[in-house]
Amino acid sequence: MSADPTVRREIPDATVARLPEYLRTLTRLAEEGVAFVSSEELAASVGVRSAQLRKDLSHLGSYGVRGVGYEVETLALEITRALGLTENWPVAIVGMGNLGHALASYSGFVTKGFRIVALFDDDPAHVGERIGDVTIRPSSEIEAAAGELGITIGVIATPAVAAQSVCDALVAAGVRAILNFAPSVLSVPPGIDVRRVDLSTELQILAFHAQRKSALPATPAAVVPQ
Amino acid sequence: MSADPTVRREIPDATVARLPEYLRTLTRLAEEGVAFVSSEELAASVGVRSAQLRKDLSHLGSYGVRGVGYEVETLALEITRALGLTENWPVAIVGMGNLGHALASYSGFVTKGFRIVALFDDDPAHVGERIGDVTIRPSSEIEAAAGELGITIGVIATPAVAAQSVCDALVAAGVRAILNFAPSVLSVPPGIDVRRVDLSTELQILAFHAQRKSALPATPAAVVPQ
DNA sequence: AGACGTTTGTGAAGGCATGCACAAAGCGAG
DNA sequence: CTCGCTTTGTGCATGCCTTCACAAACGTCT
Repeated sequence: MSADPTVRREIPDATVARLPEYLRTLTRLAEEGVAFVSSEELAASVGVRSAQLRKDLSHLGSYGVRGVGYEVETLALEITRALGLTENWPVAIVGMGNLGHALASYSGFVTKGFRIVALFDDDPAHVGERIGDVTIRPSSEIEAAAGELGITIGVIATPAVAAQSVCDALVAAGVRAILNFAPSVLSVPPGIDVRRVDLSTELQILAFHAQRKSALPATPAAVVPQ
Repeated sequence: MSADPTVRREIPDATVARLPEYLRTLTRLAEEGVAFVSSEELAASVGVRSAQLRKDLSHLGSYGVRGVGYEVETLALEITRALGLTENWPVAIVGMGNLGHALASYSGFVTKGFRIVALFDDDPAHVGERIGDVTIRPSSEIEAAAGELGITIGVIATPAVAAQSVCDALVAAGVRAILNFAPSVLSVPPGIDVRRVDLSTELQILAFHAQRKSALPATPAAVVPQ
């Protein structure tokens, strides 16, 4: 439709949230040697409706072939491009407790598109330790080091009380996007993007549904088909 | 409105996802000795609009006092009840790599309402190890042990390839709700609730927004107010 | 070349969530 | 008791997301 393929129309947030899922599945298919995939097949693998998948992909452009499907490699490349994963984003992790260590060495975390270039912690027991080829530094160096390394994405894995000051330091260093694992709401200046992942929140949502089901054992109609 | 206060009307998913946030903030306020809070104040602390907060809370019943606000303790108790956290849900974690260890010892994970009663891993190097007062067992014992302990919530922190078989074992043991940290889509029988938390997905969503911003540096109108 | 079956891309409809605006309800002052 | 101020609870409108349904496009087979 659009004459300029680099034109980036507004991609809905809901779609953006699903693109990584599509990308992961496409990558797996590529490794398995699959060359083409239909929206029906891909949607089934990911667990969404095929109509939704097609609408999502239509926001990126027209990369499918009617009557055939999508070329796996091409589509994966286009999603990679749409998500901005052609660049290699430098990431910093602050807070090297159990979770921070897990994140730093989590293989899935270091996917294509990211590389961990700095680790910070205030505990003297951790400072100086090396994980991979990165040495843990004290938090006081965040502003200088993160700025120097050009870090745009920061991960906060500290206790809740430290989260806000760490956040402020990251922002001061020029970080524009923050992934927050601490159970606290961060206040940031406009233009800074924060996503929060909270483990106990997820558990509590599950508990709600579990309780809901066990509280209604005498409603056979409540059993969802499919 | 309703004569029976135990009647549980349909609570929208979007509301359920925010309730843990409200509960956390209320708990903090209670510790600080705050007795009453208005929807405006509470909403500001959590980062939502006050109208949304009031609408969310209205699904639980009418626990506010007009002209005054909400009693912190009462509201916290009601949200606790709505989420089903008055019971103490037994939780099992499967996969004791870096992430599993972090989860098992993560203080925020063992919030009120949950207790970790079983840990599983197939790596002989981990089996037998004790974390807190729970000993790591081999995955082959999932079905027997989880059934015996009455576990309803399972956490999967294994590599992607093992996730589906672990999931099957958990379901066979009677687990009804699963929190999946593995980067794979689980297929489960109807009635089983699965939530997926994916670290690289979150990073990729952040990357999209970061790239979007740096790609449009010449649009001052794009800066969002507030 | 033409007809047929398949699959995409998308307009339109329906459903859900958010935000607005106000009436109802409580408290305190006088 | 009454008046006025404050804050809740909620009908209504708006916008976003999902789902449906179908025309357009492509490959293939005769």
